Amino acid sequence: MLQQTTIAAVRDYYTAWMKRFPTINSLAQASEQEVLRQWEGLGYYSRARNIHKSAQVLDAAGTELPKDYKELLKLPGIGPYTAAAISSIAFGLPHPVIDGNIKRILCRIFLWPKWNKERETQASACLDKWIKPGPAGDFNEAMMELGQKICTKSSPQCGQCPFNSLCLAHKENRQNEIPEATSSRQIIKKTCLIICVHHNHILMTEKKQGLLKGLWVFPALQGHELSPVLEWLKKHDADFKGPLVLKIQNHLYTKYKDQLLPLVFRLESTISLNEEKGCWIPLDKIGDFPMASVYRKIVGELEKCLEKKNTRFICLP
DNA sequence: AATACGGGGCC
DNA sequence: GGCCCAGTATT
Repeated sequence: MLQQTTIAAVRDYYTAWMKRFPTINSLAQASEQEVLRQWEGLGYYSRARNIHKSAQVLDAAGTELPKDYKELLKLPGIGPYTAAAISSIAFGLPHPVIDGNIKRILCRIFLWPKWNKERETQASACLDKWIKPGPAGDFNEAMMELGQKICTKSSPQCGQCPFNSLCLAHKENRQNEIPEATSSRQIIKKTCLIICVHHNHILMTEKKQGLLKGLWVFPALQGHELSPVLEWLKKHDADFKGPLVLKIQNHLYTKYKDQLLPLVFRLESTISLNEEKGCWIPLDKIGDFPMASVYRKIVGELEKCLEKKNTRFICLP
C-alpha cells in the first residue's frame, strides 16, 4: 500500500484490509473484485491485483511469506524496495532499503545531481556498510523517517540532521538544488462518458486492460463532441432520451488531466454491448462494484440527479 | 532508459 | 493548479 502512497492515505485502508484479510489464505480465497473493492480509492490498482496473486501463489504452495530477499523478489508486486523492507523490518535480515527518501538523502550527502544505475550500485555498497552495526529494520525505518521529517524535499532542516557534518550539499549550502527537479507538463484529454439509465439500472463495463484494469467504467468516447456519441447510441439500437449533461469531472493521473463529460441517457429498453460485455447494474448494488474515485463520484452525482422528480431528459429532434 | 500506472494532501 | 509520495512492471 505504501508504494508511492503517503502513510496518511494508507492508514485506514490498512486497518480495514487487515480486518477483512487477516491471513494469506483469506486473501487468496477472496475474489479479485472484492480485493479491488477494498483497495478502491488508493490508486495504482495493479498493486491490489498483485498482492492478491502473491497470496494465491503462497496459498497454493502451502508456504508462508518468505524471509529471503531474492525469494520475496519473485512474488508479483514485490520489487527491490518492498523485498528489502519486508526482509529487514519484518524478519531482521541485514538488507538496506532504497526508497525515494533515501535517494534524496544520499544525493545530498554525496552531491549527486540525479539518481541513476551507477548511483544505485554506489548507494547499496554504502548502505551495506552503514547498516552492519545494528538492527537493519530500525536503520531502514530511521533513514526513511529522516527523509520524511528532516531531509525533506523542500526546506530541509539541516540543523537537526545527524549527517550534516558530512553532507556535501549542506557544506555548499546547495541542499535546495539537490537533487535536480524534474518537470513534465500536463497533457489534457477530453472524454465523453455514455451513461445509459434504464429504470434503476445503469450500464457499465469491466475494464479488461490498461488504466483501471479490473474496475468498472462507463462506455466512453474520446473528445467532447456529441455526434460520435449519438452515432454510438444508434449503432447499439438505443431508444433514448437525453442527454442530460452532468458537470465535467477531471480525472487526474500522473501527467494526464482527463476531462470527463458525463452524458446521461434514459433508455426505453436495455441494449447490449458488442465486444465490451456490458452489465446493467442495479443502483442499489452499485457499491459492490469496484471503480475509480472519479467514477464513484459521478455515480453519486447521477443518483442525486435521478432522485429529483423534475429531472428532464432533453428529446433531441 | 522511459513510460504507464491513481489519488489525496499540501502549498 | 502543480508537485509529491515507504515503487513496480512493462516497453
